[in-house]
This record gives sequence, structure tokens and C-alpha cells, in this order.
Amino acid sequence: MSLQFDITPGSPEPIYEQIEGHIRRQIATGSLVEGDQLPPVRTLAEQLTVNPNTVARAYAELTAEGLVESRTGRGVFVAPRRQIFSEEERNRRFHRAAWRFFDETAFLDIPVPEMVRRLEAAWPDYFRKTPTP
Amino acid sequence: MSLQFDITPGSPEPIYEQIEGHIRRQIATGSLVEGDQLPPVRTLAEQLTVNPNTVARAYAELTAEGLVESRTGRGVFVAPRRQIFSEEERNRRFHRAAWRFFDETAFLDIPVPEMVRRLEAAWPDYFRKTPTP
DNA sequence: ACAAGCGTACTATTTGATTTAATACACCCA
DNA sequence: TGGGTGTATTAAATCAAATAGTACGCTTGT
Repeated sequence: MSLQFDITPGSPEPIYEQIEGHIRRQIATGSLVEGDQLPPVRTLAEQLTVNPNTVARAYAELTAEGLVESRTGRGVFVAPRRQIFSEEERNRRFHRAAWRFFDETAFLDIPVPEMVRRLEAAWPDYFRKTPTP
Repeated sequence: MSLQFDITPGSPEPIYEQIEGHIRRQIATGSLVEGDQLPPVRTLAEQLTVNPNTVARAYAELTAEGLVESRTGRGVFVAPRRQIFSEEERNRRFHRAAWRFFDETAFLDIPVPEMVRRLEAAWPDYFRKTPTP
């Protein structure tokens, strides 16, 4: 697959994290499914005008997370979707995410019920982004 | 006030952002209210074992946001709570916060209704944190 | 008027992460 | 065997974060 996306070189978010983010989202939304091959390191690097090491780093971290699998000499493939985190870890992560969300929206003066309504409304939009063609 | 909190030096989040975060949260939750004076730059710097410049940077950004006001020669004080952002900016920020939240929770395998329920449950907990004594 | 306490500004330096660069190696498959 | 794959290594360049030290101007209380 060609993995159509661009990166923002000047961004405070490191390039390798941007790459991870794009791929995570594509897996989360089903644009990439189990068994799909990611572009070769050198190919994606050329496409993004970026050093192969940077792409390799992104792939390595996704591999460490268990989201993708690297089959040596063959390529990197989307892993079967399984329970990645323990119950405790999931709670920790949810808590962190929720607090960050509150931190970022506390000064928007949006009442909680309205906030929840807008979140529910935003979810399908997030999920439908980059739909499978 | 003494602003009891610590910072994590090894963290990927810069120290000045950690300081901003703590103060923003205290304002958001009412632990700090309009007119309250923040600790002097040098005092907070000593308390956190951090360079005064780092604290000054945090204060400067909070001032730029309009959350606090610097009265020259007197100190930095919590500003009157007003509408800080335009409608458009508020929407932009909500959208960004929502997407980041989805990014961070997409692999937790929590169904959306459960997610919303837990968010609503977490809100009072967030708000009651560090209550006014 | 003075001194103490406050925010602010400036320059210089250190430190660490990010990114690029250039190789090199091992594996898989036609 | 050869081309394509992931991976490892070392070196260098770049940039933001943080520290250090100093200085200036403002306000307040004496």
C-alpha cells in the first residue's frame, strides 16, 4: 500500500512520532487490517523525503507495541488485533488520556453534557476518516 | 500561596510546560481564583530546584494566554476568568483534543458508550482534585 | 530617599533528542 | 545468485530545553 500521508518537518512532534501516529490511526480505523504490508523502510523514506533511519525507528516502536510484526527479510505487516495491554495498563492509559483531554478543554467553557454530546458526535467522524476504498 | 507540586525532570514534557499544566489545572478546578498571587519566580524556582528562567517562561506563556496577569513590580496574579478564545478557536481546540483522546484510547478496546460513561465519571474526580482547603 | 522584593531581558553555555548520513550485515525468495 | 527486505552501527549536524549569571525597571514599606 502507498500509505498516503505527509509529515510536517517543522512540527514540534518528531517525524518518527508523526509516522507512528498515522499508521496507528489507520490501523485503529480499519484502513489497515491484519496482514497488510507496510511500505518498505526505504520506500516510505523516499516518499516522505526523510531518512530511512527515521522510518525504521517508527516501525521499530510500532513493532515493540505489538501493532505490527516484522518478518525478517520479508517486510513489516499489520499484526492480528489482540489485547495489547493489561487491565491495569488500560485503566492507566484511559486515566491519562481523560485528564489530558480535560486539561485541554477546561478553558473552552463547554458544559460537561455538551462536551459529551460533541465527543459522541465526533467519534464516527474520527472513525470514518481515511475510509477503506 | 505555596502551590504544592513537584516536577519530573526526566520527563519528555518540558519543565516549563509541567509548571504551566499544574497552574492551569489549579485555575480550572478553582484551587486558584481571581486575584490570587502566584509564587514569585525565584521562590517557585527554588522550591522546584529549577532555574528561575524556566519558571519565568511558564509565567510568560500563561500571561500571554490571559490566564494570569503580571503587575510589574508586584507579582503575577490569577486573571479574571473571561472568554479567552473565539468560537472558531474553541472549535479548533476541541477538535484537536478529541482526536488526540481518540488516538490515545483507540487501542484500549473500550466501547464508545462505556468510554463516555467513564469520561463522565472521571470529570468530578478531575474537578475535585486539589480542592480548595 | 532608600532598600527589598518583584517581573523581565539578555547573553552564553551545556545537555540531550532528533535527524541525517553512510555503511554494513542477515534474511527471504524468485 | 541477486534484488529486496529489516536491522545495527557510527558519526555528524541541528535544535530546543535548561542552566547560569547579570542587569534593569517597577512597586511597596520604612
